[in-house]
Amino acid sequence: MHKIKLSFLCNNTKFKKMIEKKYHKEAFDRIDDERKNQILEVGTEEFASKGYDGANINIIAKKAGISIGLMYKYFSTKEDLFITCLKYGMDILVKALYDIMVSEDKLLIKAEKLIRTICMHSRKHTKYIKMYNEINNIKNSAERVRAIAEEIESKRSSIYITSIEEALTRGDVRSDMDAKFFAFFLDNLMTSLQFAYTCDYYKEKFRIYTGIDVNECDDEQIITELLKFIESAFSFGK
Amino acid sequence: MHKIKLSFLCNNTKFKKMIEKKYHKEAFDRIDDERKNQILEVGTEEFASKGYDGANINIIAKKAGISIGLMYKYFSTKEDLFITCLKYGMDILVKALYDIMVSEDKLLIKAEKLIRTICMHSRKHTKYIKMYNEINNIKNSAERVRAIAEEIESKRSSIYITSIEEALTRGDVRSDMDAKFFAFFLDNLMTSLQFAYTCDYYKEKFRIYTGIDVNECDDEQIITELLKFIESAFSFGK
Amino acid sequence: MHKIKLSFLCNNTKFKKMIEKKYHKEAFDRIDDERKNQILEVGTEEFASKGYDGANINIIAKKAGISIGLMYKYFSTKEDLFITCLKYGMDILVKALYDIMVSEDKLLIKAEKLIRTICMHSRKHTKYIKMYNEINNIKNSAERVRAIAEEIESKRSSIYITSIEEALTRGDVRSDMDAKFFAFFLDNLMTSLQFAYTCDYYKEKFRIYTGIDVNECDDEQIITELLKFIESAFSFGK
Amino acid sequence: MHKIKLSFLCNNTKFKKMIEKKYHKEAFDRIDDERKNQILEVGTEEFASKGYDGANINIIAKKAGISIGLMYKYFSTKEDLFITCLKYGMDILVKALYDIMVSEDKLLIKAEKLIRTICMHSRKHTKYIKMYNEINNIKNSAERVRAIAEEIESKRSSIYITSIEEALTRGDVRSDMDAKFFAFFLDNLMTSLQFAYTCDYYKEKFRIYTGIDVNECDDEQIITELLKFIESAFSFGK
DNA sequence: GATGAATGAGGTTTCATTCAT
DNA sequence: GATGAATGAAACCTCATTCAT
Repeated sequence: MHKIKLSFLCNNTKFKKMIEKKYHKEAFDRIDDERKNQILEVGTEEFASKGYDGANINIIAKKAGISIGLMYKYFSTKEDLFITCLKYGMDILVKALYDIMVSEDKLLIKAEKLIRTICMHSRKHTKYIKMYNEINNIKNSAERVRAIAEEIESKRSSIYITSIEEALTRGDVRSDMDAKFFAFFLDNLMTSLQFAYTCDYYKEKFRIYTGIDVNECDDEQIITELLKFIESAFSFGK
Repeated sequence: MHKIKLSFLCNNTKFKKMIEKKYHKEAFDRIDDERKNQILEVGTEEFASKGYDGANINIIAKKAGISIGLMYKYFSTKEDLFITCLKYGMDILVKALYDIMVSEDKLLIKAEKLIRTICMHSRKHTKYIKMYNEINNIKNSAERVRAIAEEIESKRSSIYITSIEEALTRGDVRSDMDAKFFAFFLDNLMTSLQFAYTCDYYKEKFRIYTGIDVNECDDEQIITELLKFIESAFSFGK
Repeated sequence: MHKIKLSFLCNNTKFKKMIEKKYHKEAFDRIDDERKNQILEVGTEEFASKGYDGANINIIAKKAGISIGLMYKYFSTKEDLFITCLKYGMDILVKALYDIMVSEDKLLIKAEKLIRTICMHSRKHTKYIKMYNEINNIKNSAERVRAIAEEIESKRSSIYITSIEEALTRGDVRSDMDAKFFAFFLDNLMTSLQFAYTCDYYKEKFRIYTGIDVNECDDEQIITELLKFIESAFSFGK
Repeated sequence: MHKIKLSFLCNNTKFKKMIEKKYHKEAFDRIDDERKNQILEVGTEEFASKGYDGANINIIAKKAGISIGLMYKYFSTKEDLFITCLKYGMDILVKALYDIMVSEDKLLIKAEKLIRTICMHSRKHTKYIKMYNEINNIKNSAERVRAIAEEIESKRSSIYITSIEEALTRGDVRSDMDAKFFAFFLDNLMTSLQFAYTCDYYKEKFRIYTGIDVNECDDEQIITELLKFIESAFSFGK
């Protein structure tokens, strides 16, 4: 049943149209996927490595092989390009998460898969996570920030919350759990781990706490310890 | 015993000199505390509200009532001012945390006090947290980032780790716990909560997950749920 | 007799070909009047509201319902489009003036009709006047400016000069009058009035001098006073 | 008595403070007159020759011998520099007009002096007049346009209106004259003449009407004819 | 110690014009 | 005839930092 709920979330095009605003112009819809991805990949790379303010649109355009004028035919502002790159990167992870959480596994099995996926994805797609960490640099109206957060976070939160609610129904987790809050805390841990894998400062912070350099370690210990933490939190007194 | 360990950490001046680099010039040491605080408060305010790149040193100097020339007598670069402000703000919270963790309470009692303190502090000192969230905007050598992280994170991590290690020795928490990792996860939750209380995007994210607007809620539910989560994680199978 | 002179001016096609240069390409001649007018009306609207430099040809093309490529099939440059719009708008007024001045009325009767027409036309066709006020923004060779002025001003000047010369012959006005100069001054007053009716700054200037807001007044006082001024100038010591 | 009225207008500093807004920053007040004038002269030259949009602030700064950064310490925007240049140029003419109109001469004597001064000034200070002709290029709020018009036009209008009112009191001009309207028409003629002397298009227009090239003629005929026109307008039926 | 005038590189964004289809 | 994607030069404005006084 939850499968239906979640698949609705990800596939139903009506729903998509309702909540997804576009942060690019019509012209961007018309170009072929190769160029589209090229622009988003290059953009992500620049934003991730130099930060929102440090990134230079002219350089992004050049590296993407298009003129700056054309870039502005696709995106009205630097911020719009940034948000589009961000959504693009986030969607890739969400798809992976969705596949895990929609399975018939028990929540703790899902949790392990989740952590493994987060680790792998963070190593493979460093730049998407770095970009996510740049998100606070959108200084704009409260309204704008709200809309963007809605778009980026609603899918991931639905996936988490739905899975926990299901586990509650099944009796797989402690019964006094508030699914929403636990989903939030779970996400906090996952997100923090992602940053520990990708962002220089948080990498260093992780080393200071654990003594481990994520660039040179294998992931098993990290997975084990985090799983232990989450497992306890979910199962206490059950 | 742990009291000695931690107090060593916070008071021993030799130790301080060893790890604490200065990010300000000599001249800054010589001025009186009032002006010193004025500069750091104003700087923090600007960095917090406009972000690292958006903040303007000339404006900070003006608001602090000193000339820009003098500002550069105190700090060599914008980054140095930023880091000094950051350390100043972080120290204020660390002191509060220290007082809690150095007590004779059991870990779970400490945890509750900790969360309450985090909540209160986040509401009261929004700008210090916002600044912390700007830390990724320091684009500098790996070496520099390492040194800064060391200064900012080592105190807080020591406080967490020492407390958990103590609890382990006393048998107050589950025995298969790795103190360092658990400290890291604990910090992740605390830090995420701080951001949820202060940074626009994370506020919104919190609302999306929990349905609660931190600007208008009372803290008890949040404290209860987070405590439940942490308590389980610490106590599982004990 | 003067009717012949003026009608020659307006209708003789040989004459037209002699002095009227085209500022559009052949292709523009071949399209139907509806599209032709649509382009010129939209262009005028844009130039009038945003100024010469502020107007955007791409937007004009879009609003006129044609592609930018086609626009450049019709006009070689932005300047050519501007001039063509300008001539189009000026012709509309000239036709009205011609009908008045070609009549058998005495000069002072004509003058009153003239002023009334100017007022009505300015209110109705604001954008044509605004465009005329943009004419200085054509920065081009002296030769080009000369040619354009010739096209725009020669008709109106002929109408004025011919009428005054006729009145001189008839003895309807003071005999020491130099028809050309008086025509020039008359035009200055008419043109200034047109600007006072249409251009923001000149509207304001009119208000500062007279205390009257042209947007909210009726025209009779203005007509009366200007007529008084012109009448005296024409009739002194006759 | 009118002398008092007008001198009040020009010299009273309280009055000045009331109506004169500043369009430059404090820093501009502090620099010495030589640099101040250098900037305004160079700025005027650029705006006059290339138009408001065509003028390039970086070039103005370079030609004035200061850095672009410093330019922006003096003026917040291009528009502010433009307006300051404009006021500077207009003040020069107003001073000359003031000296004429404040004299004890009869209005017609003043009129002649006025025209002569306009001619001389237009030849000598072409760029100030050209700038004035660029004034419509200020595309800004209605409020802003209103304030600027007030500053630029109020002095000149007061001078004209006061003089005409005086002449009315003395019985030097026709009694059915509305001083304000006549001042407006008088200014229209003067302004049109200024443009005919300075702006390419209006020079050409003058040539088309009168056959005279202002670059190569002596002024007497122009002065005579215009004086005749104005004299009649003032004196009719007196 | 204290000032603040001065610098100038650099980035976002616009828009007239071209040309392949 | 008609399209509209593509170009890229150029301009306004900001701000970290220096240095003469």
